[in-house]
Order: sequence, then structure tokens, then C-alpha cells
Amino acid sequence: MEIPAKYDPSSCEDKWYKYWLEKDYFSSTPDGREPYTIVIPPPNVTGVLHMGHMLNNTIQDVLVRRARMKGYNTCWVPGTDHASIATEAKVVQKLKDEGIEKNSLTREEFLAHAWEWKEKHGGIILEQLKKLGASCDWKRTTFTMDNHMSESVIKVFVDLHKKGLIYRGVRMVNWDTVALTALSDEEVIHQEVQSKLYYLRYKIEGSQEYLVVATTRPETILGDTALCLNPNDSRYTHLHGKRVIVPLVGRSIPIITDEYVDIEFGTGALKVTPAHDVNDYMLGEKYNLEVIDIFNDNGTINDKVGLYVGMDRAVCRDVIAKDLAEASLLDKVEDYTNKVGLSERTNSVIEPKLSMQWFLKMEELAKPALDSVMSDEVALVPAKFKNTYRHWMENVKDWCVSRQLWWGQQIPAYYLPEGGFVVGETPEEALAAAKEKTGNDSLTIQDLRQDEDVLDTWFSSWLWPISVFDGIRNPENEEINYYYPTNDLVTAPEILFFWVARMIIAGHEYRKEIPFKSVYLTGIVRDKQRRKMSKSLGNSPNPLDLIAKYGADSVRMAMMMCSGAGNDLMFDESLIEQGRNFGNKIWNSFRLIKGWECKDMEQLDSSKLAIEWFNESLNKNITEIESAFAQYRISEALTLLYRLFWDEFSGWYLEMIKPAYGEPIDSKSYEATIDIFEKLLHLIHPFMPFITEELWHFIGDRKDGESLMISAMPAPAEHNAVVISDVEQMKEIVSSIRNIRKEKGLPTRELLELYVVSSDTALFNKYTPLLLKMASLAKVELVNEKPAAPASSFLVKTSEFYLPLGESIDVEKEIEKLTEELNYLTGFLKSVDKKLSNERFVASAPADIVEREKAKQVDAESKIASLTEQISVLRN
RNA sequence: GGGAGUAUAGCUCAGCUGGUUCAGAGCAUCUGCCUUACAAGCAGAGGGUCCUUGGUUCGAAUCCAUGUACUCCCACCA
Repeated sequence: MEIPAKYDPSSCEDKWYKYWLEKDYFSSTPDGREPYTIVIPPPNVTGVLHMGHMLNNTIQDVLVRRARMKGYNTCWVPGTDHASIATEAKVVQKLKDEGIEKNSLTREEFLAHAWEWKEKHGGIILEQLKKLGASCDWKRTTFTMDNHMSESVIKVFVDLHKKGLIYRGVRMVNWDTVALTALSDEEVIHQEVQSKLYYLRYKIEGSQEYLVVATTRPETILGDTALCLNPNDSRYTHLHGKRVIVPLVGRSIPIITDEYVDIEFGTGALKVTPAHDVNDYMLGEKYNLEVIDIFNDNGTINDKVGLYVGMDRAVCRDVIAKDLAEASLLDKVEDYTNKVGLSERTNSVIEPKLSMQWFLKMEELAKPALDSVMSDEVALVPAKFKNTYRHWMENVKDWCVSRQLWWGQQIPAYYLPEGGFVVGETPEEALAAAKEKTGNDSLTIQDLRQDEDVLDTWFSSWLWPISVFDGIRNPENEEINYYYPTNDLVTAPEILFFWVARMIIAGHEYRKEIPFKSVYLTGIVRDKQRRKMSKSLGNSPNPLDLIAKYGADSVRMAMMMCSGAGNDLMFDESLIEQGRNFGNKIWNSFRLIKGWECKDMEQLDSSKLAIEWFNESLNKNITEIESAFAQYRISEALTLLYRLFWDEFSGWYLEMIKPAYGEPIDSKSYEATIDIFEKLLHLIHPFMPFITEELWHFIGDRKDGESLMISAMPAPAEHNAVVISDVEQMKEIVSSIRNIRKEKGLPTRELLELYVVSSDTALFNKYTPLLLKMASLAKVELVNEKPAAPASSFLVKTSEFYLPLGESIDVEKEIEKLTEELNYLTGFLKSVDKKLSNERFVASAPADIVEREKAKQVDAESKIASLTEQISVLRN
């Protein structure tokens, strides 16, 4: 078969991906084999592939492909997340661009638009994953708002409500004034901003005195219902129990005292606005203060107070400051840096707001989930995340599960005409419950009003590993029993709590079992300057462009080369070049092998030795790769492979076995080489699926339906360490000879003679054929003494080597070289002697360590003797 | 403020149970090679106060403490 001179990824990748799909290699159904399951962290349905996805999914594909080749029934479940806030924001924006306001639409109309958008743009990202080579079972593609998924979510909500774990309550929530929804704490990003600290003057009632209070938010005076002082603040003792007048507003409010107030900050006086600050809210609860909410949902001032009505809060701040100044109620303004919460989705300033929300009690649910991680039943990789996880789980807060959006699972709570509510999986079920609750049999579904809110997106994703196998609705079905618990979860540490912890909780609650055995936490993909990759910085390359330019294999290699678990990775395009170069190396190695003419003839001794050695080395490396994978050191496994292929196989083995130009190779060696090459392809395949598949098909005539991706991974086997270390010694000798050639400017092909003084005659008797070939020698002769002719020499272990080079020997230079080595060894010996003459070392160090030192001593001494002799001979 | 982590070659990082795996790898740099698989290559070379200062130990890159710098998470002093 003709092999193209260059590897062309683009045609190859499409060809093989199509082949794999046609042969249905990705799909899985339960059978007698042991399963290996991964559920994809579902990307946002409207998302577009970025470098983080590349990393994440490459890791998953490597794990999945490897497991498949190791004989597991592998199932990688793909899917997308409805991402209520993000998607709804996109749809709202799109409608706005078309001149349609969301609030001009009914819920049904809006959802129709949203679904239309989803059908059109949803799942692009999954198509993109195919370009990467992802071997997902696409038939299982699931969307978190598919009917059966939504049913599972609703069922769980109803169940938790029945168990008394769901409650409604007024809580301070993070209000997004643009998206008009509450956000979870995790969706709020705190950012430092330059702002101002305003010093406001509150007049003491019945006195001419003013109390000055520092605040960053003067507009909230409209909602002030108390001033708070620290009881231990001696400056203000005389004010305890008095009242003050809120500036501009004129309302009289009490002065209260609480140790919460920091005496050092500002003036030591705090204005309390329970409706608009979390801490103030707590004070409000403690002292039973009035709560005045002064904002509309969109962040404008409402009409509760009758001032600044309809004005935006940001505008209002400046206007109020001006009005205060004019009324001489503004003492001063200082520059001040403080932290402001911003919405992760809309980037608007979060407003703490009191609102009626649905909550899930977390304390009891979290306990088993904490235990499974602390006991390593669920292993976090790297383990350092255990601490963070514990900290969070021990301080877990109730989960606000409601969102004021339309895109998502609508909360299955139904309000009754006369107040109160019932919960049911369907309107019919709710109606039945309502009839029972009210005793009113004439109620109809139309009388019930379903709660407007939808559930937090995470409230569906926390069921993901269960619901994709329909384990909520049909807890005893074959699939869930076979695939669950899944094996590995690969995700970003940022969502350890949002998602991972909650999946573990859901696993315990609904399967009495953990959802996965280990969680591989990836790092964040950053650019060379350590900046996070983001659209706004424009430093994030488009992965598809990279794939088009370098091929998917190269990009996969790049992702895996720089990614230790949990470490951020500095991504740079040069890494992809390195990946591409590696592919090129593999390609060309194969071209070399395939170019050989094969003949039935006697096998050369050098080839026998090379094959023996490489197979040992291969076994050793397979064992090491195995252990690296077992510890999820995937990048390390790849490095091992890279070196095995490039240095050991291409650099040494192929040179050892390569026939002289124009000469044929014996068929035995050829077969052995093909066998080795094929094993290497197997090992590389999970990382570089396309090029390996292509070459595997070039190796022999494969039948239709055969594929590298479904053939068996070479198993780890014992290796002979002596053979490996012997050959290492030979490689060192070869390198030394190459060095001498280089120093002397001798052409590679000029044959030299090598004389060896060594006690290990067996070693040299065995490996002489290899030395002859690799170092271009005319002969290797074991001698008892160094040859008389002037020779260049070197030492490897305790053997001496001489290359008589006649005229070209520069005696002075030789002496210099030998002296340098002698000096080094003398110093080395000195340090060893010192150690050995230290009684405390000999007494307390373990015996084997002492033995090793003694061996070093003997070794150095003999080398020194030999060098000294050589120098003195040269001197004469 | 609370918690966690990191600091090793120009860059990215290994270095696991303290001792020949002890100062390493890849990339980058430099030198020499258009040696018929591969210049996306081959053969070599240079390059480090293992962040500081102490301590433990016969022995420390490795363990402990302190300081410094950076990173992340949590909480938010108005």
C-alpha cells in the first residue's frame, strides 16, 4: 500500500470519525462486561466550544478510549444543559434585537421562541466535540429539559417537599436587576471598585447635635429604620436610647446598640437598612426593626417613601448626595475602595433584596455527602480539594432553588383561590391534593394558579448521573443498575460545590449510593501571560480553527501535555506544534518501516538484541503508564509515551534495526518491528485517535469492521531490568564515541576500532554486534591492557574504552580532559569518604544505604586509579 | 478577616517514603550537520543560592517553624 509522504489530518479525521460512527463503536448497551461510565458535564445548550471544553473533553475521551481498549463496556453520555439564566438572557437579547420586549409576550409565546432558538443553536457544541474525536454514545444525547428529564426534576421536587425539606421563605437574596431574578451566592462575583464614602448628618431628636454616619450607599437612607452604635463606644454613650431624624426623609428612627458595629470604621455609627443589606437584615431581625423596601425589581426607586420615585439607584445616589450637600447634611465625601457583587450573567450590580423564594434544607442532606468524600469513597483528584469541600459542606446553607425566569422547569406548586398552596407532579395531582386540603370538591384546574418561578438549573443537573439513565422515574431499570454509579467525573473545580457536591447529595438521597468513584478536577486554561482565557480579552483561540490548522490529534496532545490535575495550564500554540511534530514523527517512523524490503534470511545478531531490549523496555513503560493512569497522572503518562516513542523507539530501536542503505531486512525482524509498532499505536491511540487509526490500517489488510479503537490494549507484563540497564550502558558508550567523533571532526561513516578493558566480558561478548552497528565500528576487542598506540579514551561504569586514532590524538588535550574527570572524581570520593568516616552515619543510616556508599567508594577509587595511570602513560 | 495552595533552569513543570532517580524533563537558546523516514529532523552544549532565615537529622529541594511573594476558595466593615 502506498503511504503518502505527509500526514493529512483533515481528510483522515473526518474519514475515521465517520467510520467509527457507522460501525457504532461508541454506543453501549448493558451486557456481561464490567461497565466504565462517564457522564459529560453538560455544556450550556447555547454554548460554543472554548479551550476549557477542549481540555475537559479530551481528558474524558482519553479515559474512555483507554477503558474501551481495556475491555470495559464504556458508556460516555453526552448532553446539554438548559442553563436557564444564560439561555433566557440570550433569547431576551435576540428578541430585543428584533424589536420584541419579553414582557410583551405571554409565558407560552416566550417559551416558543426559546425552544425555537434551542432547536436552531442548541447542540452546536456537541457537533464541535465530534471534531475533537469525542467518542460519546451520541444516541444517548440528553438535554436537561427533555420531557423525561423534566419529569424527574419535578418528581424530586415533589418528593423533597413531601419529606418536608422544601420550604418557602422570605430571604435576602441576590437580586439581578437586569435579569430580574434571584441568583445563588455562587453566581455573584465580588469585585473591587473605586467608590465614595459619604458622611451623612443625622440630627438627634430633641437636640441640636448631629450624629455623623459613613455609608457607601446614601440612597438607601430612604429605607433606614435605625442607627446602630457599639455599646462599648464611649464617644456615644450619651446617645443610647435617643432617636434621630433621617436626613431629607424626616423620619424618626431609634438608636440601637450592638457589638456588631466596628468602632474603628468611619465614625463608629452604622445606619441600618434591613431591606437592602444582609447584615442590616440580621440586625433588623434581632431588634425587630421595620423593613422598608425602597426599590422596584429593576433597581429604580419605588413609591414607598415618595421621594425620587422611578429614579435609577445609580442616578439617585448622585442626586441624593447633591441634595444632602445643599441641605448641609453631608459632612464630607472620601474616596473609598470597596467590593461590589456583580452578576455572573449580566454583569450588573447585585441588589440585596428581600423576596419570597423556595428553599431546600441542606444540613441533613449534606452529611452523608461529606462523609463519602472524606472517606475517599468518592476520590477527589487532586486530594487537596477535600479541605475546601469539607469547609463548604460543614457550613452548608439552605439552597435557594427558585428563579424568576420562564426558561426551565416550572415549580410544581399551585396556589389555591383562598390562599395556601399544594404541590403535585401534574396539575391533576395538584387538583386532587387541593380538593383534599380544602374539602372543596368543586375546584377545577383553572382555579389553581401555578407558581411562576422555575427551578435553579443546578436543581436539574444535580440529578444528571441518575436521570440520564432514567433512574429517578424508574429506579429499578436495567440501565441505571448497570451504569450507576459512574466511574469518573471530569470537571472544573469552580463547580465543585454547585454541582459535584449536590450530585453526591442527590446520589445518596435517590440511589443510596455515590454517583461516581472519582472526580478529576481540571485546571483553568490560561494564556501565556497567565490571564484567564475570555472572549472579552480576545485571548481565547477558537478551538475549531486550531483543529483545522493542526489537526485534532495535535490539539489533544497540546491539552494533555500541559495539564496536571488541578493545576491551571498555560496554553500556548507552540504546544500544538509540539503535538503536530509528534504526529509527524510517528508518521515518518512508519514510512521508514514500510519502505524496507523484506527477505527470508538470517536474522542479524544486532537485530535480535534490539528486539529483545525494546520489548523489555516496552513492558517497563507499559507498567509505568498503567501506574500513572491509576493515579490520574495523565500528563505524566503522555510524557512517558512521548519519550518511549521518540527517543527509545525512533531514536534508538529503529537505528539499531535499520538495514544498511539499499539492503533488505530479514522477515523475522520485520515482523517483530511491526508488532512493536502496533503495540505503540495502541498505547498512543487514546491520545491521538486519528493518526493511529490511519496507520493501523496501513499496517495490514484490515477487514471491514476492524478498528484500532476497539482492539485490546497491550497488558502490563514483567520486564527484565538487567537487559534494560545493559543496553543503557551500551547507549552511553555509543554516545561517548559520537562525542569523540564530533570533537575530532571524524565523519560518522569512518569505521573505528574500539578496545575495551573490562571485567564484564560476558556483557561485551553479548552486545558487541549492537556496538559495531550503532557506533560505526570496525571491531570491538576486549583487551587486558590499554593499547600502546595513542588513543582517545573514556570510562563507562568501571570499564575503560580506547579509540586509537593515530595522528589525530592531541596528547595535551587528552590529558586535560582526563584531568578534569579525575578532579571531579577526587572531589566526589572525598565526599563519600567523609560520609563513611562519620561514625554516626555508619551507625544510624540503614545498611543498604551504607553499602551503596561503600560501592560508590570502591567504584570511584578504581576509576581514579585508572585515570591516573592513563594520564601518566600519556605524559611519558 | 477565615481557610487552602504554590515558590526548583529563560518558560512550563516532574522530583512520590529524607540517602545514586538528586539537582531532572520538555520547550526555548547556542554549536555542528541538507547523514535517502522525518530540518516539524539528527548529534551535542550551556543554563539552577531548589524563595528567605532558622530548626530537626549522621544526612534536607524533600520534614518543621518564621518571613516574603503570588494564586484560589469562603465571608463581606457600612
